[in-house]
Amino acid sequence: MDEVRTRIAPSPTGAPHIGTAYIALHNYAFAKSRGGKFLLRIEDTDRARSTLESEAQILRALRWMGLQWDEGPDVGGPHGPYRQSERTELYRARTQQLLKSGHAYRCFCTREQLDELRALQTARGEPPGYDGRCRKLATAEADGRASRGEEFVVRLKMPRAGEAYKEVWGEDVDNEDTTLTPGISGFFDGIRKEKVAFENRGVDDQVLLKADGFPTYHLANVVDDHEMRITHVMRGEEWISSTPKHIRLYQAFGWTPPRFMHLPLLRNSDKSKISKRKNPTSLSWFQARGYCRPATVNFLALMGYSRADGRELFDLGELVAGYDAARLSTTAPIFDFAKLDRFNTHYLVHMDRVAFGAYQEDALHALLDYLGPLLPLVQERSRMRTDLDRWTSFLFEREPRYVEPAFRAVGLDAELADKALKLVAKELERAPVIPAQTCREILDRVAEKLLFPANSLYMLVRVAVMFEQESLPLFEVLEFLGPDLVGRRLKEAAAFLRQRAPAGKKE
RNA sequence: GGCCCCAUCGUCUAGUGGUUAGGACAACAGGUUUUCAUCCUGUCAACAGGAGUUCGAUUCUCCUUGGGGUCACCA
Repeated sequence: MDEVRTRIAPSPTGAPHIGTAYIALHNYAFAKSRGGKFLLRIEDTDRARSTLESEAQILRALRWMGLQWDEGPDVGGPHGPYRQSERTELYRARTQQLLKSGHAYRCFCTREQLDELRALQTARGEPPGYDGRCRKLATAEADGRASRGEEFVVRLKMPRAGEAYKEVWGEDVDNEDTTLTPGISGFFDGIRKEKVAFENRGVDDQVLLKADGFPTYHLANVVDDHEMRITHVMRGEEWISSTPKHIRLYQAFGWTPPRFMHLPLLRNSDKSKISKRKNPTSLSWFQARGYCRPATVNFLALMGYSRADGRELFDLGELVAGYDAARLSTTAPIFDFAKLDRFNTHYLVHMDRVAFGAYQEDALHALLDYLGPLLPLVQERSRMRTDLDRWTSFLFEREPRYVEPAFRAVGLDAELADKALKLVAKELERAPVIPAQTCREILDRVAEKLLFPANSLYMLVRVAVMFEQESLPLFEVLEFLGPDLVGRRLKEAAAFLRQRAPAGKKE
């Protein structure tokens, strides 16, 4: 049998995500348990959001997990480059190939036209989706418009409703039925152990090549997985609904698709897909908070997976040794900090002295690294080394520890404070990023509008975010936390005040 | 809303037609520890609902309900 090859393909658009680590862990364990290769590929085709800094952080975080890739941007390999931004020529050539074979076409629709179309469809209660109007364009006309410099994207021709075509179910498993079914496409999911079928009419013509010449995820991912000889794609179940497009692409190229396995998504405690708005998701945060490697790996390995022998405590090597993809579950697990904390306690208490020393050192480095721009502000108010914790502990508090006196000191009655917090939250929501200076302007504006003394509003927000009157400079901290976390704290504070407001005032 | 995925204690899960439905975390109650933590013992706690298949359904089928994902020139 062919060598098993899996990959993790993070997009370097932010902090290393806990979900990436989770998916990576399974890909690694699966490949290694079968004596195969595990690769790392950087999917940086989003020019606007990808950064080298994020890429470096992600690699560092995955290495911290103990994962080692056989091929990747930093270690090289026979199928490189492993950074998609360095493979653009390849995608362009592949796009030409599809254009020539008639599997793809140029689309000259502007964003405005597409927005209009979507608005119209929504208004009419139709499902939104590209209507394929440029599909009818004659090749000669399209070539002409393109050579005249008109901007265009390239779209994949999906089979139309009822149109008969050769169905592809992905790798044939256990003699799965592969008969032709006109109008239906689908794939075999290795975790659900079932065919997942879609009607063609619900799948529109996906963009493959953007106007900037960069490929979309769909194209790059298919081309690279094929070029890099990936045999098994283990990814989040958020990808299930676009898999028919991917299958269609493999088919258009005449390639055999890899085996797909869609892992259940990690969830917030309200069961929504895990997000930084509701949960810490940055691996850097976990390290800085002091979660040790074995606990993190062990706990993550228990999400959606269990061992046949029922053991819950095991290390990465043991996970790999006995890994069985058939034991992956289909239900999405809620990320439970209480259990993670328990695991951390267990590993910390039981590790030997040398390891404990190394852990402390590692965690301190991670903390200092995580603090970054906040560190000088801590230094300004440092009398002792341990003051570090005093000023930064609020960052690692998962639940706010509000106390009434701190709010009372603000000098505003609860009702007004509640109103102010909500207004600030709303204003902040409009800004995708909030530099310190902008924060100040926003707060000043709100204060003026509500006829509040600016200082009172500052203190109110300060306590809402950092719990205490004595704390780091407000605006820098707001910038550091970002709109998601700040918004969350403001709402939590408002809820706290509402709950504490004198009952029976009116109603 | 269309399409798709999912459904066992509060949480993570075992279970693949016959079990007192098992374990772990949390919670609670004890014990060990001069105290605290660790550690140990115990208690509470679940098959979403309804049909069907079957001698027998947590397990198989269908429906309902609930939850989630996805419908971008982001991945």
